[in-house]
Amino acid sequence: MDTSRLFHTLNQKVRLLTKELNEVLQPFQLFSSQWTILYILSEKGPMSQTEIWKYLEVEAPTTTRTLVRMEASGWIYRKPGRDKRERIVELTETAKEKYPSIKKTVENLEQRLVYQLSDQEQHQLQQLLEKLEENRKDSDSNDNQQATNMDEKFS
Amino acid sequence: MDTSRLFHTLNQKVRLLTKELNEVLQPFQLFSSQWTILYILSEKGPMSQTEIWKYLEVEAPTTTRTLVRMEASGWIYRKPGRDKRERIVELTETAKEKYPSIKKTVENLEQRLVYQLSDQEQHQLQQLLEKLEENRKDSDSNDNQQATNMDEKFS
DNA sequence: TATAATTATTTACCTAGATAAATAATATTA
DNA sequence: TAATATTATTTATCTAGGTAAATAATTATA
Repeated sequence: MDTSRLFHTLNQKVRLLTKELNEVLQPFQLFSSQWTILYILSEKGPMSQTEIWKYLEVEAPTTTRTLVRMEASGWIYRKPGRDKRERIVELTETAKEKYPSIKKTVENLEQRLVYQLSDQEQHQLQQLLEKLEENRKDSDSNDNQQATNMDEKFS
Repeated sequence: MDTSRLFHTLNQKVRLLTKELNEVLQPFQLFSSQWTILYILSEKGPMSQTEIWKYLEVEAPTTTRTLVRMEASGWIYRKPGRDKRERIVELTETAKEKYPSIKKTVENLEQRLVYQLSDQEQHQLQQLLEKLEENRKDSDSNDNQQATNMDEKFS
């Protein structure tokens, strides 16, 4: 199996998908990563910043910056949390109003992108992707030969 | 099928893979996108800049910048092409010397990442990924229903 | 052949990922 | 309680993707 081709394809696809997502979001003055945050806040309600970046599996500074932009453009606001450290992120009223139509647009795009995949194939793809890289942070890098069988670590 | 979850997973996986790639490349003072260029120049020989970005399916300015960095750090040099416009990119001697050991390192990483996938599953994943979004640039965006079957375009 | 269009590359400037380190607040512990 | 560690967020600074527009060279065309 040509593994490097597989990773090449993975990268290319994600780049193209992000590009198209940005295109359909442009009329709403939104960018892909901002959409992601809009989405989870809509689905899950207000969250602290830490909850957001942990959920999205990105780093904290990345999230901070995106939130600053979204606050400046009126999508979210940040109110004090339980601590003086914590900040809770909540959607503005206009964000909540705009959400349904944006969601429809994104769903349309996603349907177009998976157009050629049957429902079963989509499930397959999901599962195969989830099987990638689940052996995390063990013998800290460097020794490239992972001789140990780590099957028992995978759920 | 939860399509948004599928795209979420796709994005997360690619981010994690890139992160790990950067980690194993760090000892060589290389970054992921630089590795990609090093790889194709090693496999395919000298290429013009346009050939590079078309092959990688990224935009020209992205490639320009990465090449500038790689030239500064001694991985490549750029010599005149057939035109006074064109520039041909070629690996330096030190790059060629270092390549085999870097390649081994990356291959080890890739094997670790696909560890849980059988050969057949890797093929499946490759094919499913390729089925994503192959309906390109037709009736210029907006009308989301792509009725035409375009199977014959895929090799 | 002068003008217009195209091609190859670059520059300027966005968003978005990362790491390292700073700050401020809170929690732990000696 | 004072000192230390942890937590939440931010700031600074990288790489890497994108678009729009500039530049210079070449090709096509009126």
